[in-house]
Amino acid sequence: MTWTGMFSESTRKTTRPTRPRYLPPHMRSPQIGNASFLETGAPELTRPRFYSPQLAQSTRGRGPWLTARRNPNWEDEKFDELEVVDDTLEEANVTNNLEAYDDIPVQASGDNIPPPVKTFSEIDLGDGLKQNIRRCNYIKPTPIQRHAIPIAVAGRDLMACAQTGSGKTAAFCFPIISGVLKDSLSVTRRVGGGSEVACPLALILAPTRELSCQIYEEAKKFAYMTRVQIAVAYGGTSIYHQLRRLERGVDILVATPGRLVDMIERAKVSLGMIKYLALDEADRMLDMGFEPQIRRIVEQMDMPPPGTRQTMLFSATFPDEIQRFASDFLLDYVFLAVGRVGSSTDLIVQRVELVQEMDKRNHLLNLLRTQRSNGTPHSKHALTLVFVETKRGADKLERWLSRNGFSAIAMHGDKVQMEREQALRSFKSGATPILVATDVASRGLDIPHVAHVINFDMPKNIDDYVHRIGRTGRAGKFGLATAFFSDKNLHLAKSLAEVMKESSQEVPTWLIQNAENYSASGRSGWVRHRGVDYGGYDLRKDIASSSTYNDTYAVPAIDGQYAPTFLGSGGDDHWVASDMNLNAAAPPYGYGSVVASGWD
DNA sequence: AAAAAAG
Repeated sequence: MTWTGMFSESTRKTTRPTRPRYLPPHMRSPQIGNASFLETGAPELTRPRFYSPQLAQSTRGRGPWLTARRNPNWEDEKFDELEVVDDTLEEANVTNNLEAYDDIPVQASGDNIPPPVKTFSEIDLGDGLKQNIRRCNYIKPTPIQRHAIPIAVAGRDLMACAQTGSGKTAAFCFPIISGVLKDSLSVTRRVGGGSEVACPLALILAPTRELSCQIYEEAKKFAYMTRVQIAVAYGGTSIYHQLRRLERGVDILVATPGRLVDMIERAKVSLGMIKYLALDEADRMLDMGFEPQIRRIVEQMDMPPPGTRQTMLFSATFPDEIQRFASDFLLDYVFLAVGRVGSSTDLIVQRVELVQEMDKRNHLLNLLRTQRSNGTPHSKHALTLVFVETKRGADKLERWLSRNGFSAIAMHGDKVQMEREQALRSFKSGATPILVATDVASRGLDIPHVAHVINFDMPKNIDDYVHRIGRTGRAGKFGLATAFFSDKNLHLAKSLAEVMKESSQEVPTWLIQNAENYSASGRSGWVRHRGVDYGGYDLRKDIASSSTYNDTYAVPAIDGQYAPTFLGSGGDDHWVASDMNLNAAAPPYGYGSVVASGWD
C-alpha cells in the first residue's frame, strides 16, 4: 500500500545577507514587472535591478590571497567563485507567489520508508558537508531533499521523480558525500601510484557531457575542504588529463557512459568498490539509445550487484516501461514523487501555434522581431533557447537567424566539445542571446536568464517537451514557452493538450480538436507514443500482489506542518513530477537561498 | 526518420 499526502509548506523570510553572496539558480533573477510580461505575451526583457554583472566579474579569477586580504573568510569566496549578487535580491525573492505553492504533493511507496526530515540538521551528514551546506546558504531542505535524503542515508535504493529545480542534485549528492565521509577506507588505499586502477566508491551517471560537468562542479562545492575526492569523465576531450586525475585517487566519479566504459576497458577504473550508484535523468539513461550501455556498466562490469550497492535514480519524468528496466537495478526500493501536474504553473506561459513546416522560419523571425520591439533587445537577461530536431537543422537555423540580424549560435552533438562548451558559454553570458540547440540541451542544464523557450520543431515525445520548456521559468521568474505545432506533430496533440491542461494553460480549440482525432495510439519505428505518461506513480502499484509493499507510511506531523491534508484521494489525482510544476514551485519553497547550478 | 554517448 502506499500513501499519498499533501503537505503544507510554509515559507519564511530569511535574514538579509550583509555582503554580496552566491545566488542559486532557482533564486536568481526573480521576475519583476511580470504584468507587462503577461500582457505582451513576450518574455520580460527588463534587466533585473538586483543583478550586478560588474560585481560578479570583479571577484572572478582572483587568487585566494587577494580575497583573503579583503575578507578573512576567503574560503567562502573561493568556495563559490561564481556569481555574486547584491543583497537587494533577497527581498524580491521571498515575496514571489508564495501562497500558491504552499502545498506540495508528495507520494512515497515501498517498505518501511524512512520518514522525511524538516531540517538538514536532523540528519547526521558529517561536519564537513554540513559546513558546506551552510556555505551554500542552504537554509531549508526542499521537499525532494526532505524526503529523499533520509531514505538515501538509511541506505535504501530509491527511484525519485523530482521536479526540475527542486534540488535533485543535492538530494543524491549529500547522502553520497556523507556516506563517503563516513567510510573508513581512505582514497589512497584504493589507488596506488603509477598505473593502478582507480576504485571510486560512488558513480554518478548523466546523459550529456555538459550535464556531467555541471554535476561535477556542484558536487565539488558540496565536498569542498573535505577529504572527498571527486573526478569527472566524459568524452570529446583528452582522456589523458582525466586519467591523470584518477591516478590521484577518486571517491566519487561523475561520468557519461561512453568515456567511462573506455576507462574501464583500459583498466584505469574499476567499479568493484562502488557503494553508491546514481543515475541522473534516469529515464533518459534507460531509454532505447542508452539502455544497452547502462546495462553493460551496471550489470556486465565489476559493479557490485543490487543489495551490495545503493542505487538511486532521479528524473522529472519516469515512464512505465523505463520503471520496469530500472527495477532491475534496484532492490527493495522506495518510490518517491514530488510535485503534481495540475497545480498552478503560471510561471511558465505555454503557447502553441499552428505553423506549417515551410512557414516556420518566417514565423520565428516575426516572433523574435516582436519580442525585440516589445522590450529591451536580447541581453544577458533575456535569453531565447530555440529547440530544433536535427543537428543540421540547428546549423541552418543559426545561419538563417544570423543573416537576418539575430545573434544566434548553435549547439549540437556534431560540434566538437570545445565548440559545444563555447556555444553554451556564449549563450549564458548573453554574448549570443539566442541558442539553437538539439536535445543535447534539453535536460538538466541550468541556464539562468532563459526567458523564452521556442520549440521550433516539436520533440518526438512529450517528456522531452516537459524537459525542454523547463529550461525557462526557473528561479521564480516568469518564462514563456512557444511551440510551433505542425501537421507532423498531430500524434502529440493529445499529450500536449493534456500537459497544458494540467499546468493550467489555455489550450487552443484546434489542439483539443486534434487531440480527439489523433489519440496517440500509433506506434511506429523509433517514435514512441506514450500519450501522457510521465510515470508519476509507482509502477509496482499495478502489480496484483501488493503484499510486499503493504507498509503504510504516514508522515508524522511536525509542528503541524507535515500533516497530510488528504490521503489517497479518489484516484483521479495525477501525481507527476513535471518541470512545469517545478518551475512554479521553486520560489515558494522559500529555501532561503541557495543551491547551486545543477539545481535540477 | 534522431539526439545522445568513445575515438
